[in-house]
Amino acid sequence: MPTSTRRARERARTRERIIEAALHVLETEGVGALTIRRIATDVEYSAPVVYQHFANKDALVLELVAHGHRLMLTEFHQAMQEPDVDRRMTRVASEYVRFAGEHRHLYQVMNDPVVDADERRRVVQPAIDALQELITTWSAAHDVALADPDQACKILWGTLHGIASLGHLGNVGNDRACRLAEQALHAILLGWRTEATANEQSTKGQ
Amino acid sequence: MPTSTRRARERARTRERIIEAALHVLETEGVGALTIRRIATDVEYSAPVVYQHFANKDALVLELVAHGHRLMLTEFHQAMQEPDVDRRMTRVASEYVRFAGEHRHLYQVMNDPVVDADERRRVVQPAIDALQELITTWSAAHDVALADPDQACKILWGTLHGIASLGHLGNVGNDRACRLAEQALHAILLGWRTEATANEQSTKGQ
DNA sequence: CTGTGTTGTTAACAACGTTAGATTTTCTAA
DNA sequence: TTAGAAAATCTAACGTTGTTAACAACACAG
Repeated sequence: MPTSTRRARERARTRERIIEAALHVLETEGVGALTIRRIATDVEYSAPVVYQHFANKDALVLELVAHGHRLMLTEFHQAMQEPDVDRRMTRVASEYVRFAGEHRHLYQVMNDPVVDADERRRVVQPAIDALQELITTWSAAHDVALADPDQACKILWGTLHGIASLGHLGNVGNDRACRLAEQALHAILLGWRTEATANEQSTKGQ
Repeated sequence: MPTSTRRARERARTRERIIEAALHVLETEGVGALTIRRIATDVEYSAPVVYQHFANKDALVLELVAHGHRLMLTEFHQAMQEPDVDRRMTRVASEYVRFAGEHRHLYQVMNDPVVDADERRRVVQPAIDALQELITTWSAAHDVALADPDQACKILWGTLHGIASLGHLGNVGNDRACRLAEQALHAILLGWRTEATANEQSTKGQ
């Protein structure tokens, strides 16, 4: 039955084309233009064929979200090339905000509260893990014992998202937002370092 | 013409009732349930009367956003009672995240990118100004010369929003998010202080 | 009491997500 | 090669959304 495998391949290909079309519409015209009929006509099908590949619109959108996070993660890996730990952190922070600015609408749906919380946590996890690991090596490099590394990661992640949102909400331009992220990161890391040395001093003193 | 003033009063009252109803639906059932027809039936009118008071749904939603920010500002003023500057900052940070958790859906639409950027900036400004002033008195109290106070304000605002979103996106519980916000704030302020003292040392040294 | 606005309702429009049924196309098997 | 099964696809429709037009009911001024 070689025909069935070909059919499966074609099926998968159409599914992929739908995702690509949806992604293109989203990125170029925003979430408001992302409708089932629009996507279908873009791939030269009628609307119902979309439902042969996705249970509903939310499922398709979730795929876009997952794609977005994979994309962001590759850009992270790019920034991870930097050998110096501090510069690496700075670049990741800057890269996060730059990504949010470059893919405005994609980033928006990536952090839209309407997509299921569990599903979103699932697709974000790899990026979170990358940041977590980066923080660990940073703290090791500077002899900083973080009280709660997981908490530190959440703080950094939240901060980056918040400053990226600042750019999104139109309060500030994107390159400006990148610099803000770097500044924020710098301040937080400096704060953690001084706190650590203060603890060290006090334990040495007793 | 006393009748015309009474009519105007009644008109204003219905407008207010519409806003109240919309707010109630939003807070109790989320943004998905916020439809014109639902609001209209809740105030015992037919749908089109809403359009006698608001140009369209966006205008009504904008009113909710403005209301939300006024509400948040009053909670800020509550927290501002605290005499100690550092504790005041901590309380404001915690209060911000607490508000976001207590009024999930309202906060969500308050920071929804679909509402017009200019309009949103307008309604957020008072709260931003309050934070700006708080930062100024803090920096004065600690002899910390912020390089760019406006930038510092944006960083703090963004950080708070980001960590509040963390709670929103289901990554973390709300009370946990409050503590995260306090930790983040603490780290940033500590970072700024040590940076300032470092600058002071270097200028003294030369 | 009679006309004149204001206020409200009903009915409808286009667009949305989504489903059912019919139809065409594609493959299998005799 | 062709009859029947299966898969793929389309058209048509449903219910809901925001929004508008046309009309009815009411309050008020002369």
